[in-house]
Amino acid sequence: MVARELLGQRLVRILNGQRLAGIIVETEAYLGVEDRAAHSFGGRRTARTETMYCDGGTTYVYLNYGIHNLLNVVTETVDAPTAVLLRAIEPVEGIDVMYKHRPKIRNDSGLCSGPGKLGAALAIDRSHDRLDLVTSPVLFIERTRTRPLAKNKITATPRIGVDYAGFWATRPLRFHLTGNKHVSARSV
DNA sequence: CCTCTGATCTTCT
DNA sequence: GAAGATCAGAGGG
Repeated sequence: MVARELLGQRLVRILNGQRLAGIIVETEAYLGVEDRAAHSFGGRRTARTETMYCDGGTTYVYLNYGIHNLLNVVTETVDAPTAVLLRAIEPVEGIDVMYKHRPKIRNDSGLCSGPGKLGAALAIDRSHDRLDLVTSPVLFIERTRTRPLAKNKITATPRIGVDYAGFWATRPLRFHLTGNKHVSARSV
């Protein structure tokens, strides 16, 4: 599953010619039309969710709670609306700029440890919706490995903030690097 | 440590 | 008109 493959890879944002980058440490999978927690549940196809029906490697950015821009990666093929939400990264490049985007934060572990935080730190907004991560000059992912991670390096738990989704809220579709200090607060 | 709440606005009913 | 893939601060233990 792509949500696992993305862990440990490097997310790169180019802003004013400078690299802002971090290692992906936490993701959540949203599984298409069956998944009650996904925007595409039931085959819903609207102006917003249309992006989820794009080809794999496309970004899906939407505004959450009127405040936060959340970054997803579409993971399958055209018309298969599955995506992975990037929930946290461990900052490694351009950290000083990230702090400017998050003026109230004092330590690295609070910079990008949540989907809304990550969006703010990297200055991602809806202008970054529906970008091709393979060709985009401003947002892309660099491979840090090609082998799958060992199973004990990854912890899987239920997703966060989807209690309304019943059975789907109980499924272990949230993944993070075991023991990493930069995952979002509610971790196991 | 924990729980509660306001902020803020797009999207869909 | 209501809900929402969240965050940070306040208040209590």
